[in-house]
Amino acid sequence: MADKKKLLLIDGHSVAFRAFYGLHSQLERMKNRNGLHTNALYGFHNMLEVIVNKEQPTHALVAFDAGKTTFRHEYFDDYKGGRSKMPSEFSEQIPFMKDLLKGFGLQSYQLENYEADDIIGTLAKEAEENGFEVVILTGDRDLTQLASDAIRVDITKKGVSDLKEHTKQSIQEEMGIDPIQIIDMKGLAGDASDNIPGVTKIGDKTALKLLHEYGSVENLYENIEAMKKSKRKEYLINEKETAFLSKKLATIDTNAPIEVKLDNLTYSGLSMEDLISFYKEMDFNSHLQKLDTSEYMEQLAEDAVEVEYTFLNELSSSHFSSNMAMYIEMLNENYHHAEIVSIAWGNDESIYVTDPQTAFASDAFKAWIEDEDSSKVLYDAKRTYVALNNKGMTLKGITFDIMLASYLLTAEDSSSGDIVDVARKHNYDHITPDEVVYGKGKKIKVPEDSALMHDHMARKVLGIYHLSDSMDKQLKENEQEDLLKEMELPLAIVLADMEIQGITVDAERLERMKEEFGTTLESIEERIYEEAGETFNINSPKQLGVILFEKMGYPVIKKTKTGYSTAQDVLEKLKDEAPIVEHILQYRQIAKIQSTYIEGLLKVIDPQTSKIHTRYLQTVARTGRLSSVDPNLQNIPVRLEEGRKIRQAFIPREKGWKIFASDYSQIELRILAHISEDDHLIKAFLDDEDIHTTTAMRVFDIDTPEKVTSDMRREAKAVNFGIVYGISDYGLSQNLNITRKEAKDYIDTYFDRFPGVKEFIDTVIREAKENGFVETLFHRRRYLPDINSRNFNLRSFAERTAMNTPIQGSAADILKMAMIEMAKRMKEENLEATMLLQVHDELIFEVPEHEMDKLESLVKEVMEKTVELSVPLKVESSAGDNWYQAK
DNA sequence: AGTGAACTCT
DNA sequence: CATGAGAGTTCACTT
Repeated sequence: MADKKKLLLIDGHSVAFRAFYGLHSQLERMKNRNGLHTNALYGFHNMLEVIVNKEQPTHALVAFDAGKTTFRHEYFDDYKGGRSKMPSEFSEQIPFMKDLLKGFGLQSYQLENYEADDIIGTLAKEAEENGFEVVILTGDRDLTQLASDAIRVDITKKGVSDLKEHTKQSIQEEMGIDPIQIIDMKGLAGDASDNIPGVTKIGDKTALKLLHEYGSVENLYENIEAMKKSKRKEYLINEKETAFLSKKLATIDTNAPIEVKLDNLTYSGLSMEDLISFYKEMDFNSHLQKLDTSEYMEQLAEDAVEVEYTFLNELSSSHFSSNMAMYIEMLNENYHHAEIVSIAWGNDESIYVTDPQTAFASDAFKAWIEDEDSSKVLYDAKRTYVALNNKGMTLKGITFDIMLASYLLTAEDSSSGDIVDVARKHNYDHITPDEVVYGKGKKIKVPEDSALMHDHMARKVLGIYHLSDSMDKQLKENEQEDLLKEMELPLAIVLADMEIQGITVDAERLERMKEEFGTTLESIEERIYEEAGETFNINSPKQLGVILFEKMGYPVIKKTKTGYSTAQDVLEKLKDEAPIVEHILQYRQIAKIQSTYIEGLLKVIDPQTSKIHTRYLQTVARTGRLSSVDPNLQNIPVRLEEGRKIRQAFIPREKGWKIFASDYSQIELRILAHISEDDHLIKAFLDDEDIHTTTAMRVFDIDTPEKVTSDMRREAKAVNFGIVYGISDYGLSQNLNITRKEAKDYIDTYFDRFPGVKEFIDTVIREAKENGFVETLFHRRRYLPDINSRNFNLRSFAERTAMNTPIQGSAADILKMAMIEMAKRMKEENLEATMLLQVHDELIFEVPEHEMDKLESLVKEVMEKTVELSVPLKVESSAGDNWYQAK
C-alpha cells in the first residue's frame, strides 16, 4: 500500500522567534565570522532537523506573515498591539531564513494581508479533505484550534528541539473542549499576547467553565437571559460586541485566497549543496562535520575542482624543485609514535604523491628534505620535522607553516588540528575532512581504495601551497611576519628537538611510590566509609554529595548545575563541623597523584629508553603560551609535599648529570611595569625590591618593609595576582576570605597608589573597544569580539582578557625568544647539556657536572638579555640530582 | 563518545 | 546579572 500522504506546515516566524529566545543565553556566543547573530537560525535549524526526520513528510510548506497589517486590523486597530519591537539581533537573522529553508528543500509562502496562521489553516483543512495527514509546527498556541482527527499541532517548548504534540484527543483531555471551541474561549477570555481583549474579569478558567455549560459564544448569548444575576452576567451583556469581535479575531481563516496548490508542495528532502553553503555562511562547523559522509562526498565530487597529481613509484631529483608544499600523513595524533601512511608534495605546476616506503628508499627525497635551499611550505612544521627525524632525516628549508600562520592571524579556535578547519577559515574549500576519508574514532584507517587517500593528499598539498601566499600577505599587513618567521617557526624546531630528546623518568621509583600511596589510599578510604557509615564511590561528586548533604545533613554551601558542589573551597568551609571532609580532601589529593601522575606517567614512559616525550601544542593557548599534552608536563605537582615527590622521578639521562631549572622572577608584573610605565612599579623593580612587600607598603600605608606582616604580604600578593588577571572585588574577596567592600577598598587603594597601572588598564580596554583586538609586545594579536557586547558578563570577560593578554602573552613571547636564542647559543658553544622542558616562565635542562657553571651563566644572560625592557628581567636558577631538588 | 566536576600547574 | 588569566587529565556518568 502506498504510504499515506503527509503534509508538514511550519509557522516560520513563530518557530524562529521561539528558537531565538530558546537560545537567548547563547546570543552573544553564537555569531558567524561576520558578526551576524545566528542563534535563531541555529535553533530553527535543529527544530527542522528533528521534525523532518521524525515525520518524513511527503508534502511541506513554511508559511510567513506578510506585511504589517492583516485583515484583522480592519476590525480592530490594536490587534497584536502592545508587542514590543523585534530586537535587531533577531531581525538581522530573518533574511537568512530563506537560505536555511533552501538547504532543507522547503518552500515558503506568504500572502498579503494574511497571517501565517491563515495560510496554514487553509492548507490544513484542504489537505484534510483530500485524505492527508497533517502536522503543524508552530511556536504559537493559536493554531491548536485546528487540531482534528487528521491534524496534529506541534508546539515548540522552551527546550530548543523539544515539542509538545496537540491532538484533538489531548485537547479534549486537557481542557475538556473540542479544539474548535478554543476560539470561543478566546472570545470570552481574550489573549494578552495578541492583544485580543475578551470580556472583563473572565480568564481562561471561567471561560472554560462557561463553555462546558453553553458550548459556544453564540449559544451563551442566546441563553443569557436565563443566567443567574451576577456581576459576571453584567459584564457579559455589556461587552457582547467585544466577545464576538474577540472570537472573530481569534478565528483562523481557513478560506484564505491562497494561490498555492497542494500538489505543488511535494517534499523531496534536503538540498545538500544549499545546506552546505548555508552551514559555511553561518560557520555551523559542527553541522558541517556531522553531515552524512557519503552525502558530503557526493557533494564534494559534484562541485570540487579536480586536483591533478601523479602517483610515483620511483622518485628522482626532477620531482623536486625549490618552492614546494609538502604534507606527511599520519593517522595517529601523536606523531612520536604514528606510522606514516602517505607523503605528497608539489606546487601549482605539479603535485606528486607517494607511499612512505618509496620516499624513504629514495636518495633524491632525502637530499631534497635536507637541502636548506629547497624551501618547503608546510602544515605543522613540528609534526613534520619529528616524523622525518624518526626516519633519520633532518628537515631543512622550512619557510612557511600555514597552521602557525593561521594561529597568528586568528588565534580563535584553531585547536582541532585539522587542516580542513584552517583552510575553510581562509575560504579554501577543496580539502575533504580527514574524518570522511579515514573514518573516525576506533575505526580510523587508510581507505580500501588508496586513490581516495592520494587525491586527499594532493588536495592538502595544493591547499597549503595556495594558502601560504595569501596568509603571508595578511601577516605583513598585521606586522606579524617576524612573529612567524623569527619566532614561531624557529621555535617549532627548538620544541621538536626538546620533544625528541624527552626527559628520563625513573619508573622504578614511581612504582615504589605507587605501592606506598596505594596503601595510604586504602586506609583513608576505610576511615571515610566508617565515618559515613557505608561504602560509596568517593570519586563520584554525586554520591559524595548525597552522603554529605543528605545522609549526614551538613549545610549546602554551593550548588553546581548538576547538584551539590563538593569542590575544595566548599569542603574547607565544612572542615570544623565535619571531620570526614578532612579525609575526603586528603583522599582526593592522593587519588589525583596516584591516577594522573603515577599511573598516568608510567603509561607513557618508553620502556626502551625510560624517557617521556611530551608534545607541545603551539597553536592552542589564545595568549600565545604553549600547552603540553601526552602527557602534560606543565602541571607536575609542586605546591604540596606529597605531590612534589613526583618530581624525584624526573632525572638526568646520564649518571652524574644534574637537572637544572631557571625561572623568571615576577615576569608578568615586570611586563606590567614596562607596559604601564608606572613610576612606582618601575622603581620597585629597578631597586630589586620584593614586589609583594612593596605593594603591601603602598596599599596598607606602611613606611618600612620590616613593618609589613606576613599576612599583609600575602594579601598584597593576592592583589598583585588580581591586577594581572583583571580583578573584580568579588573575586578578590573570595580569594582572601574578606568582605566585598574590603576587597573593593584594596583595589581602589592600589589604583590610587599605582596610577600608571590604572591608566594602562583604562587605555588597553579603550583601545580594544576601538580596534576589536589587543596586542602583545611582539604583535601577537587576540581578537575580542565581545568587548562591546551589551551582555555584562561577556563584556567583562573580554575586558579582563584585554588587560591580561598583553601581559601573559608578552611573557610567552619573551620566553619563546629566549628559548630560540638559548638553543642557538648552546649549539654554538657545543654544550652537551640539553633543553628539556618549558613551563611558562621556566626552562628545565639536563647538564653534565662540568658544564654547570657555563650553563648557568649562559641561561642567565640569554633569559635576561634577549629581550630588554625598561625594568630588568631577573632569573633564578637551581640544580639537583632530580627535578625535585632543582627548585 | 561527549560532558561536567574535580584536581594539577604558571 | 555573576563574578580573577591561561592550560590538561582523570573519573563518573550519560548518550
